[in-house]
Amino acid sequence: MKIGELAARTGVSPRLIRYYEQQGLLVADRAANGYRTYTEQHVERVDRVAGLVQAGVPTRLVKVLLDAEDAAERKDPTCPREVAAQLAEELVGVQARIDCLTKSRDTIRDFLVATQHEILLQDTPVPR
Amino acid sequence: MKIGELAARTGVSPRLIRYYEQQGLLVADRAANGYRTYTEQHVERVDRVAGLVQAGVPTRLVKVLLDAEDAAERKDPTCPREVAAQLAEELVGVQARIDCLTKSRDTIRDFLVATQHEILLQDTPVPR
DNA sequence: CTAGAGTTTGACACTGGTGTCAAGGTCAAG
DNA sequence: CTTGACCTTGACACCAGTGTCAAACTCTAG
Repeated sequence: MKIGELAARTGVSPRLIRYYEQQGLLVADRAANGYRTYTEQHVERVDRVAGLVQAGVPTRLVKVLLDAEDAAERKDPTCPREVAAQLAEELVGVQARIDCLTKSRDTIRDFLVATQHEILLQDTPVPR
Repeated sequence: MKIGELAARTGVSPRLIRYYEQQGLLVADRAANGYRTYTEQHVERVDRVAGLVQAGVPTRLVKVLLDAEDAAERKDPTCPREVAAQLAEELVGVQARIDCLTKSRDTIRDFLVATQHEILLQDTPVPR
């Protein structure tokens, strides 16, 4: 599939897809035209990247995270201690974000319930 | 307490504290000097704000979220339907971030375990 | 063959969150 | 009273993530 379709399916603009690639977060191969071509896998990847970026993870780290995921997938337990340490460190940052967001989520949810607007909640995955 | 101390206790630079105030995320009253003065409550508040911003929530929304929290705290169930709708919408964004971050967290954790670096995990709250 | 839609690269611009610096006020210690 | 640490505001600057636009190319449909 070409970049337009990928963009449509992920909701991420072509511009950004190219940007992510430029940052080394994505690898696309090229058709004879020079057009980038993508597979199904790329859809997931782009979603993932965009999600992380949206969640405040700088692209530089997104790369580290996803590289780790890839390595895990490939059953490639090659991991120099130094990289592991970096990951561990990033992990605490990620956890902190999760905690903070979770707290907000819960408060919002409680608040909506308290103000009798639970109806608006049907799309979020039930309190725990 | 003055801004310096607040900064020291939250790890957020004075510059940013002022910035947050300017964005309406914080309210500080002033001593006769003109110096901003803060209470214990502000420490928590600043932590919260910084956490959310770090987690990719734009200040404009942080305001909405925290205002809701405040309202909830004050047992002030005054909530025009429109605001509630906005909150509900923001809620799905927050949840999306949480999901994405959680997935990353888990993968990193699994990866570290798989590569025999569990030792580095002692500071994260145990895999569920 | 032509038109129109989609692609490529590259440039410019904007926004939001931050850092840093400058010029001047406040205050406590010596 | 002077000095040094801390505060005030305001400006300038930077980076990352995005949008948008332009010029040129490719392809498909008519």
